[in-house]
Amino acid sequence: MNADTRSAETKNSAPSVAWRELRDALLRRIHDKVWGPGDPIPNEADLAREFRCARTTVNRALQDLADKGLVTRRRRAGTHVTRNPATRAMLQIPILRQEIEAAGRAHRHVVLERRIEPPPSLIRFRLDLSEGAEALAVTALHLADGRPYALDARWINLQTTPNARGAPFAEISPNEWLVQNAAYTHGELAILAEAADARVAEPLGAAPGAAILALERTTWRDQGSVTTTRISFAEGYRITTAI
Amino acid sequence: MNADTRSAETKNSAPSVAWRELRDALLRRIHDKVWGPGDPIPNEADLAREFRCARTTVNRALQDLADKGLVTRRRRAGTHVTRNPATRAMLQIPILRQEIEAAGRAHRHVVLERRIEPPPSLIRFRLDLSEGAEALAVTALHLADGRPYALDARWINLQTTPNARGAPFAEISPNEWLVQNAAYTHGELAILAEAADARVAEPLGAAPGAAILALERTTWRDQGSVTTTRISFAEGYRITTAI
DNA sequence: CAGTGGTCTAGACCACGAG
DNA sequence: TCGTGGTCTAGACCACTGC
Repeated sequence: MNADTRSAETKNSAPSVAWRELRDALLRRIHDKVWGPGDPIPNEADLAREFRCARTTVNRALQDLADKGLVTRRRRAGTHVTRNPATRAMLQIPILRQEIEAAGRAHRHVVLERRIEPPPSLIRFRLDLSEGAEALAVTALHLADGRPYALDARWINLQTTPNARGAPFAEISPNEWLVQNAAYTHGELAILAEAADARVAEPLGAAPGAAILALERTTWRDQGSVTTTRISFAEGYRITTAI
Repeated sequence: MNADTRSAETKNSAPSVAWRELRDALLRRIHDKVWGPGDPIPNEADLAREFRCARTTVNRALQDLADKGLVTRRRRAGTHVTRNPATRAMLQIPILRQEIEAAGRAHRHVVLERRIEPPPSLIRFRLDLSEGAEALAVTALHLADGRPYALDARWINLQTTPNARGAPFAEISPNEWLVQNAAYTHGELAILAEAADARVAEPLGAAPGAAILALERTTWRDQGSVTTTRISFAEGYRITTAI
């Protein structure tokens, strides 16, 4: 991108990075319906000529728009403005201790239960365990400034993570211990609302039947399952993010 | 990246793209604790020499790991393995019609309420409206195969989106109309659990007090607010994603 | 101040897939 | 089949920031 174009873009408080300026310029054309929904966008070579920059720079700008779902790119077919772009939000789910401390509150956790036994069939299925295999069940309550914050009810696969057997969960929460000692390669995450039953309501200090936000997460290291957990948050908890 | 390295990487079913192969190779070293939590990673130039590829390729691989939160990069300080990586999940929230139809179900929506009036102070604050300014309130129920799916209770800023006044919401849902006619530049998203009150429970066919998953979203076009909405889903709804 | 990552370029080859 | 985006390279300049 040449100097003239750059300064012109910079006037509009655009970041002084060519590919971002270009992305914002293209974005403006989409917003202003210069290129309407479903319309094709000029190819990279043409845009590079128009904006007097390298094709690589155009590629980077368009890739960014494609990552955000605003344009759709296919070889040979070219780039088109997406008709009904979905909202995309990046959720960041830190370990509970860091989330609490980042809010300026004191974190503490208490292990409510810890036993080794064959898990119920639902958990056995989730962890892909053979019948009769034992797993480690740990339930921990996390507190912020002494008040219940979240309940972590978890099963750990002892075949893939045998070290969990002797892990000092009284000192380091299962949530944090696993992040540090059992990195995963992939997994699944679900967000849901549940009516608090006694096992959840009591430790969280909520009324039975209260609406509780919960996260279910199952993680895998290559072919073997690591852990499956359900984190139930205290009433009023919200997950928020910028979009 | 030279041919020898590439074929060696490809054996492990790695994608046949140099920067992905490199990323996976680096990731393997992190998982295997060759570079432990907090440790520094060699600089880009050194890695480029070791893997016999251009520094640009190394940069791309490391950028990807940084985007995923697995490494932290700072000029001069270099690249380090993140100590407690947060889980990052990309949520994709399509318009309700597409979400329902993608599940192979028939979509229909019904407008339950539509009026223009000064909004309550909470909404007025969210939309940054002056006192006494009017806004458009629309409530629509979305159905999948005839069964309640989600309730969209929304306020639209008529100053920034005057066209909404005459929009044919009976034919195209407010959810979809806004995506097509009022693109936003930024906004906020919240995920929460709510106990269903009568206004939500009745149309959704849920028992009063049932635990309901809800999304709150407020969007802006440059400096002006566009709309704020709360989408309450039928009981049992889950947001799921791969991590 | 000096080393690191961030960015940009010009050119090249190639995989994909729409026509 | 052949235009398009995807990727890679070698080299360069620069912004940032820890030392």
